Amino acid sequence: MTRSISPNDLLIRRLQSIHTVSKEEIRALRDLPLEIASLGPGHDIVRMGERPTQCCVVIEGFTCIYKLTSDGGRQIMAIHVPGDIPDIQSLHLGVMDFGLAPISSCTVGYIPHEKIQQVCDNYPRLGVALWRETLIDAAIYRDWMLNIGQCEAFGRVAHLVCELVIRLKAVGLTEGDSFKFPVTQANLADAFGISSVHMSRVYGMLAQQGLLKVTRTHVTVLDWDELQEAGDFDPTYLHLERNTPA
Amino acid sequence: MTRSISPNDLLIRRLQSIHTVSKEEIRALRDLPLEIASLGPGHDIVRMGERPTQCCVVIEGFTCIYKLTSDGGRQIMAIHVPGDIPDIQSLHLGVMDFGLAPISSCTVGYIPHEKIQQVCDNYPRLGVALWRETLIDAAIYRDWMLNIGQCEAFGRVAHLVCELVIRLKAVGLTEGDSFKFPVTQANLADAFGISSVHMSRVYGMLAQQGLLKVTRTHVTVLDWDELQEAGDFDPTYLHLERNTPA
DNA sequence: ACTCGAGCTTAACGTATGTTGGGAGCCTCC
DNA sequence: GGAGGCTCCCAACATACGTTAAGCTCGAGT
Repeated sequence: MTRSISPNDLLIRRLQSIHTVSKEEIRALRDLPLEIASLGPGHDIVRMGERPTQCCVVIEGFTCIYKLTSDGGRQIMAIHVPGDIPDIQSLHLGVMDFGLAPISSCTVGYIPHEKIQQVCDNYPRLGVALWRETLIDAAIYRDWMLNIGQCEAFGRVAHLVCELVIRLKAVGLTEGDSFKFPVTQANLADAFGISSVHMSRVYGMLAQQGLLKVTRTHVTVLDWDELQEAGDFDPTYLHLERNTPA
Repeated sequence: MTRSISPNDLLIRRLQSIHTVSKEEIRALRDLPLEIASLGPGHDIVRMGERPTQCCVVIEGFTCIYKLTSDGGRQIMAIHVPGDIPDIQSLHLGVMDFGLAPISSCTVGYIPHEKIQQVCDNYPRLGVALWRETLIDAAIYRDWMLNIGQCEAFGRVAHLVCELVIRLKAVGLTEGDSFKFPVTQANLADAFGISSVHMSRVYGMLAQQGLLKVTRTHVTVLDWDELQEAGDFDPTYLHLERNTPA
């Protein structure tokens, strides 16, 4: 268990992992007011079509971005780890074109748009860091699309696990070769564009081939090299400035 | 045939379609130096892994963003129309995590990063417009992912045609219900994550059901309502400020 | 006008994945 | 400590799509 980290520290860690941040800028970030909230899955954070006036920072647990088709299909297009600002785009795109929801019980912090805007005005380099953050979100979308469009389900799952390991390491939230991941297979199926039945099949195959061990709450990587190979994984697209902190 | 439009005007039209642009800002955009180049398909504009020092504006024809899997699969994840800046992210993400290539013969204009940076510094609202542009790129990725992950090939194709019509209208490049689109089915197949054989099947179905007419060089929409229905299309995600100019 | 090649179409057959349905494990709340 | 409800798992069957391979069309070049 990681000892108590201030919510703002996670955000700072995240930005540090993709951009240089000065002492003064760190102070400005630490002063951002965060209104904390605890949420369970099934309770949307922001809904499609809304016009939010604040952004949300993930503090604990996992959230996701999703869209629905008119006939009930749901595609999850991004999974967020602590430190991420999932709806930072709302700063400059008025209307939400997607929904944001927890996929595990989680706590988030809200920051009013105006406060973020002030920080951008006073510290232009932080503005650039946030712009860069949105560009990396897009880079992750691109990779996810390659995954969904060109790879079989087996590889898609391997790929996501690789990505999560790297991103969690960047904010110091892995526990050796495993990490907490209390996400149901039905949710994951929606992320990979497959059925939950097939999701179960694939998890079974990954376990059988000794790449992964999965429980309801944790994922453990058993063979990192093989997993990367299977997932055709190359972390360039994450645009991290440096690697793991610990 | 549209009468000669200055290359910069297309860029201006595009930015106007997503953001308010003042007279003075228009002047600044018009003064941007564009180094024009003509390219045929198969000749990359920027390659994965490179660190460009300039951005490219599409002036005529179509370009695309793509990524490759290690076993030779290619996923096209975005198609650009005149006025777009396909690699604007390179302003703040040093390394390219994707390739950029023409998918028809086309002409593009290059602008050095430093010139764009100057414009952003001198006209902060233009900086915001460009940020917004990158956010809309991401919104398009999201929609494309929903499409690929949750819809059948038939709907995917219908959806893209709808999207292209709207985006081309926004820069004034449709001809009634049809538009020039000299893109091979093999390329389109890579965009939809299907085989070229299946691409042909789907085009056939769309024509047979009277939604679309396709030639090697042009696409004609025969039934806009049905096409939107089939493609589950809602243009919100394009975040256009107003609709068609003409 | 003929050739040639790239792109398109069609058919036959194989497979990854979807769907339905049933049953087993495991929390949670009386 | 049952009862009910989520999850997960498994089996049987259905299908959209991939693969291969063969013709066909059309436009470019001579």
